[in-house]
Amino acid sequence: MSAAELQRRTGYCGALRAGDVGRRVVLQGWVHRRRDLGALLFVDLRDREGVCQIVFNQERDAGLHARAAELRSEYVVAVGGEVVRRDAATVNPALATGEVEVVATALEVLNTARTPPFPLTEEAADTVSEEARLKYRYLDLRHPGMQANLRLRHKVVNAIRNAFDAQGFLEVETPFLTRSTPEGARDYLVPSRVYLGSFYALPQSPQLFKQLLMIGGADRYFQIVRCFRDEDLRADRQPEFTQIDVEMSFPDQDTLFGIIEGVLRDACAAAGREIALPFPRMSWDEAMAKYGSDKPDLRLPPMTEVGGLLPAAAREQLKLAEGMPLLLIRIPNVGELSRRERDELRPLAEGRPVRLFEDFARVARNFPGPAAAMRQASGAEEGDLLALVGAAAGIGAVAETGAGEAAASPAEARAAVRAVQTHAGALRLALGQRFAERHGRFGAGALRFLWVTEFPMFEWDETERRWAASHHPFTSPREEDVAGLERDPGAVKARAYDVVLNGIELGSGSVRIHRAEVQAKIFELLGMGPEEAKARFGFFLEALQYGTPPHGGIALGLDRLVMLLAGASSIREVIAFPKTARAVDLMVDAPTPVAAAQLKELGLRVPGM
RNA sequence: GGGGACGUAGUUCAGUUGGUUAGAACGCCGGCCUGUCACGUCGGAGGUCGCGGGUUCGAGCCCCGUCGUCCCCGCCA
Repeated sequence: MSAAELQRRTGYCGALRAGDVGRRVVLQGWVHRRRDLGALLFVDLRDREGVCQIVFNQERDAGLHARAAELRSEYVVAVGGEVVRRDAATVNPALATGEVEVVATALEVLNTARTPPFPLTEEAADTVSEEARLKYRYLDLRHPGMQANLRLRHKVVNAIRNAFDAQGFLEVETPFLTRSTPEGARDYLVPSRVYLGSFYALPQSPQLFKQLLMIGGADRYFQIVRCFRDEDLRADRQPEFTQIDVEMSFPDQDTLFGIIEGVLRDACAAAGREIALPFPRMSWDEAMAKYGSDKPDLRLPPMTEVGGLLPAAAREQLKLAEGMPLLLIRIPNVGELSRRERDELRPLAEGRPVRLFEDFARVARNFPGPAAAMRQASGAEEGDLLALVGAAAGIGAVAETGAGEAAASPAEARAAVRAVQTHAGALRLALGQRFAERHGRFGAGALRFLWVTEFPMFEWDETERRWAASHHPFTSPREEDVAGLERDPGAVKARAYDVVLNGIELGSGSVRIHRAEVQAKIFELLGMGPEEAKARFGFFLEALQYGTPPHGGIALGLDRLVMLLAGASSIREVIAFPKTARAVDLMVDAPTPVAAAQLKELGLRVPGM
């Protein structure tokens, strides 16, 4: 075989099958492993599609065999040879290419390689420190697991684009160098060289642009777009992340939900997962009451409100607050808890304003009648773990009020109830995680989608002493709540919704305000006077006055979606070049200081430089 | 900003009450080996115990500081 022929590969080595027997092939790839039996030498050659065994036989070609003996891990080689069927005894069923092997007749080393700092095997992702993996990300990406994640992400994105296209959505790009709108997360800023002292901001999301596209008549828009938020990170949060950004004019919530469900169905199908439509829906109030969370994980059963089943005397004896939720947590198939396991659960409630009765059997001994009613109300079955959570006495709607004093305000009462629900929900999840192997519901498999609707319009910001938009300030209140905006802002519900998957917030959206006067009113409620609103969002308020159609949309977290479909526990596993929890890129070493001249040109001075 | 876990060979880890020369497996290098596929086998090299300071006759181990990675709370409209 000539050197020229070795330059042109005939296909992927990972794609060879029994049907290729007899073909003369040229393969190019990495030396995955080498098994040197002396006069007989096997090389597993790897490329994107997999590995294939190459045989070098000293008897057939001593010179070739001698050169093959020089090969080392991760050398890049071109191999010419013939695909032959393996003897029945030497077939490797663990390998997709295991029925065949390539008898080499030509070999060229295209590149040598230093010994990798860690093994490039699937297990490396679980065993090697993430620090090493991130520093040598280009090597980490070579192993089959990461290759599969990259491919999965591509297929999902492709399916999403096709699904939106089929529904008449146009993908439109929006600016990265834009304007800081100091509401929400911290911005990443980009200094302007031309206008010293002025800055662009990288978008936290293309929110206003997509609304302006609706005003611009685009009608249906989507974009798979990078967003930037300078906030502290988590396993599911990166400083730059990718949103599936969507907006449509003349929206009807059911229509939008249907479109998004269809897109998600196609995205899951691209990952080989079938999901049932439509997704269940639940109001925010119901989610909080039954799951103690605005992102319920439906893989575990809801909690049951059992306060009405407990007589006042028992409530007092258990040191539980009056008029507050009493929630029964049920975790299926956990079985009997050992004394030690119960002891380990007790600290979970420490530091929370709630009382956790992790030993339901004891409650049942003291209050058999009510306990039986609770079991029944929760639908408990044999082997289910039951735990009771209530507000500790002194907490709640009428807490700490002396005789004759008025009860707490409706807002304070709501906040107290919510606090108990939230803590109970956190305990529910903690118990679920603690016994995950036993109930098995957190294992791979289930994809439980859910719409959560009717979010509160505002949240009280205690530090700023003002109302804050719980979604964003362009979200429309429900029509029937507009009248009550000023009287009790905390009771106003928004036309906002989240789509939740397995307890993770996958996306968030709303029907927007499309009338300037309503928008102005909301800004006012948020403590933003007309001048300030004009200074920050003047361009947008002006745009609203030029015939803005009703519009609404949603933004879905692509990284989180792919993470869940990949069965990964961090979005870093599905991002080619992610950053650490301290927002550092260990591979390129960013961020870095810059030269004084560069700073000067931008009119910046850094303390200590 | 707060809390927690971790940091020892290239990798993953062990390292006893503070005590002689810091170990193992894998990987790496060399020898042998014609059916291996996590090849086998024999031999070998490889260490700033994250970094700085302190206590001590003596520190991988104790104390203080610092850096880094991960997880959680706050934060993330």
